[in-house]
Amino acid sequence: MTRVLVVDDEPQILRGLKTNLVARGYDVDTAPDGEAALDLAARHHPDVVIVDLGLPGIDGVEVIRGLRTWTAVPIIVLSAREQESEKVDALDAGADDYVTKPFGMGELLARVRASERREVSSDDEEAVVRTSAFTVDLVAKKVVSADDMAVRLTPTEWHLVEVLVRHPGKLVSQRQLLQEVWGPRYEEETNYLRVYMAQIRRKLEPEPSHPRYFITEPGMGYRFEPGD
Amino acid sequence: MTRVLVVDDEPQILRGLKTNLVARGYDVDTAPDGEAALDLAARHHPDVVIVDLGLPGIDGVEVIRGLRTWTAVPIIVLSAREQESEKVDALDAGADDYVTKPFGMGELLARVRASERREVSSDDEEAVVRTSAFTVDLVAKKVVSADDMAVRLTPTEWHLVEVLVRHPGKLVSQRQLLQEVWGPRYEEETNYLRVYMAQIRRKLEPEPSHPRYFITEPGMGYRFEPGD
DNA sequence: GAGCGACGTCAAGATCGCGTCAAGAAGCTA
DNA sequence: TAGCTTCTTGACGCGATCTTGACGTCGCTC
Repeated sequence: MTRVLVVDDEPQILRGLKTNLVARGYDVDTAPDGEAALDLAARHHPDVVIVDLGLPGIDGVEVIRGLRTWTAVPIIVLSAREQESEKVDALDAGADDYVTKPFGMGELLARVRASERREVSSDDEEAVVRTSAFTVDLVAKKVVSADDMAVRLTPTEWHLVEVLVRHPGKLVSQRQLLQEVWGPRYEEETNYLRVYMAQIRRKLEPEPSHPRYFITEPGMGYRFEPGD
Repeated sequence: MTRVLVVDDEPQILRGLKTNLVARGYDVDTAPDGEAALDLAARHHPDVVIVDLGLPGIDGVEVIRGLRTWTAVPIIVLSAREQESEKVDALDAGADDYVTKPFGMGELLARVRASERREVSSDDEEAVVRTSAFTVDLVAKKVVSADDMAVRLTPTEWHLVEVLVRHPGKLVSQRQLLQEVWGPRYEEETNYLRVYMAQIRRKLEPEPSHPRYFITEPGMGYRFEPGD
């Protein structure tokens, strides 16, 4: 059974989420603050963590950092409008996705399911990611289009694709992408991302002007959507 | 049963790994520091060793060196982001693989399985690779052209061909090629690769100026494409 | 509806990496 | 030691790639 840890300081939300998740067959832990969350996570090893950013005591971003020192468990962030800027920090700290309050339960559940899928897929050793338009082989460092033609990517293009594809469904922040591909001193050069994402889309997307696999999340970053 | 030795100074991680590995049917030893690790390894002869780089006392790289003086057991390294440079040292010391923290349990388990497989399958060798233009016999260390003429390769040329052909379809980085053929101190001498790849192509490619089997991936490395 | 921020697009110049050639050094064999 | 092969090293030109700045578009806010 999938175990979910929910961290929020508002009892109503905590209760509401727990009810809904249990109804869908999830095993649910709840924690009202960061300390309890880290403790529960260490003892129970949840499969997904949902954490609110505005917590008393240790704040949500710190919770994420704490978890990321030892686990890659999927983390979904809940954030209120006022915490816009913190969302990026949360992603940089290692969160996988975010949902803005007020949110629909359907949306949240969809994100949870997406996280679960991601977790299992990290298990397949072939390291081949398939979509209906192209196939990425992370070991051979090769991309093949649907009609079996090899696609040539430049080193920088490949590096960017690699980072995104290694975290399917996960929202990767601009800062993280820039840091991983160009290095720490290029964190402000969001221009690069725009230029290269355009090139990647031209080479891989069926309709480059209406991306289906390499999605922009304005103000936050980019996301690779594996589709089916 | 496969016996795994896990070395890490963080009790949480140690506990987490042990739980997961035992659940998959592994026999698990744990050690909180390098001394205990070397001692346990000597007494229990594990089939796989997982070792964290940041250890109190004897550090992870030293543990690897210590093990490698008497055993070829597969060693998987755990390293935190900050220890990037140490990863290279660890590999040079004789580690087989590494995983960066934070890691997913699925990924680690995959690596463990991969180590086991490598261990058993390393002796059965196919050893003959055929293309429509030439045949490479890895055991006899000979290359024969399509018209049954033996092709003379110099020792260095052969070594390069061997490394590429052992990883059919895979991109082999310039650094890896230089390291395997010329040694660790030559990792910057990309000149050598250009000169020798040209010679190899002159001897093996039907059209040396339009390579079909030994493909350049600019900025990244070279790839042997077996074709059909 | 005007202003603003963020993104996509384009093009041009600078830079990088590759293939090629050749010459000298080093190593091997007779 | 002579004669050969192999390896190392540097230089050059060309094409691919990266960087950079400018501009148009879209969506949001006031």
